[in-house]
Amino acid sequence: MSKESSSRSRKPKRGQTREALMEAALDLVVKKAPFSSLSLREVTKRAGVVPTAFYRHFTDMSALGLTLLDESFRTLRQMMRQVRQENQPNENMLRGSMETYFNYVRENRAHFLFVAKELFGGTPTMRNAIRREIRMFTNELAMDMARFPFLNHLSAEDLQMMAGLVVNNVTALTQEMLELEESDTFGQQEVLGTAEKQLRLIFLGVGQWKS
Amino acid sequence: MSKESSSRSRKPKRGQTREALMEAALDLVVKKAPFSSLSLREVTKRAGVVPTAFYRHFTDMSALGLTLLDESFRTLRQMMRQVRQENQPNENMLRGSMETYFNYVRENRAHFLFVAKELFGGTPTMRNAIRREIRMFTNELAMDMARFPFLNHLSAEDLQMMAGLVVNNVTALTQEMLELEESDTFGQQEVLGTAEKQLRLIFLGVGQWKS
DNA sequence: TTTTTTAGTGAACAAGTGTTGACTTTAACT
DNA sequence: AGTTAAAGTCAACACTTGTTCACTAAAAAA
Repeated sequence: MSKESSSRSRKPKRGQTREALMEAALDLVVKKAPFSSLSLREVTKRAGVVPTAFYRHFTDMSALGLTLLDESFRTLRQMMRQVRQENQPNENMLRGSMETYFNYVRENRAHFLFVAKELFGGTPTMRNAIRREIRMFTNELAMDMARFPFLNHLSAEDLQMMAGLVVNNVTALTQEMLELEESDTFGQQEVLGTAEKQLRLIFLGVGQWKS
Repeated sequence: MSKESSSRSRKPKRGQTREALMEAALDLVVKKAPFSSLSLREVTKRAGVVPTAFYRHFTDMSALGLTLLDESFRTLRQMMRQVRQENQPNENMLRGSMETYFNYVRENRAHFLFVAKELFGGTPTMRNAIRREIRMFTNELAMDMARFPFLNHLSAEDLQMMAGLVVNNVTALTQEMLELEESDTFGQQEVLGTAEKQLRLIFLGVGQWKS
């Protein structure tokens, strides 16, 4: 009973400093600069920790970055799995998928902003990791499409190219979404609307495609 | 005859330091970091000039950035005009347009890299300037499409949405292109090929579109 | 030719950067 | 309870950063 009080100059914070550092970095990315231009001291200051404490948890700023990237994509992957399970191929599949996806984007704004800014501004290592992840999504989408009865006559390359078209657009729309204010629900609805229309248009073209 | 020699500690460089600074910044963007994380001293060093000389030409690093942005888009705009003049609406219009466009991208790699990296990593001012420019392209494309006989039954919003689809994709493909090595002509051809196919697919969908 | 404007230099500043090393406190293990 | 390992602090380092000021060379204007 003598432990939980009387902490003055040294705070208890058990294993939570690591998380504090990650959250601080994410915060700074949201309201300031891309991760690549954050300084170690800046991050530790916001986390409420002395600069040298950083080294107890990460060797490097770039190590923090990769951890953040991992975190971002792990939750994103699990959401995508969910989207694919919940949406059987029917009429409002497109609308439903886009809705859950963009809801997820709104709820994880910080992570998406982080990824978007590093996609081009980051170090080569970072960029490659992100591109690899995106390529993976494209492949999975191509495989999903191959299972559709009215698409199984298409070649693997064509499917890949079509999946790429979809992913490129969703990526662009995500970025557009991220530029909007969090409170701008009207704009967000508008982006969602365009997203649905554009995907519908794409699949209209896919139906007409002759190899 | 006594002027052009005998310059020792002070170099002649008439009005060319300004250009040297811009070129230096562009160089550094290509082979190092996004513009936003370049330092004034770094740029002046590469330009072969002392740091304080910078202030004779720009008030700020961000002023340099905006100048660079202006330069990038001015030449891009004139190219787009050329593409539209040279390509009358016929069979190989898509192929032709994409070829000249991507040739231009290859020849102006530095400028495109600069823009791509600032599109998300830059300051709000920078980002807005770029997005405004892209929106302008989208509008012009929509107007071009409206002139096609088989498209004049479409609503303005639908045309806008279709143009957006095209622009989003070309942007994504441009970024993909920029990630390739300058020497990787095979990869470049491949991207060009996908670009053409994807646009063809889009226009296939456009033909089927019912408002 | 003399004068004035423009475009370069160099030294110095206050502030911020990553990283080190030697300590100290807390939590965990025996 | 005593020991050990993990996670925090503090002071100091060598460096880079943006910006100032006074000064000087060259080009342009008179």
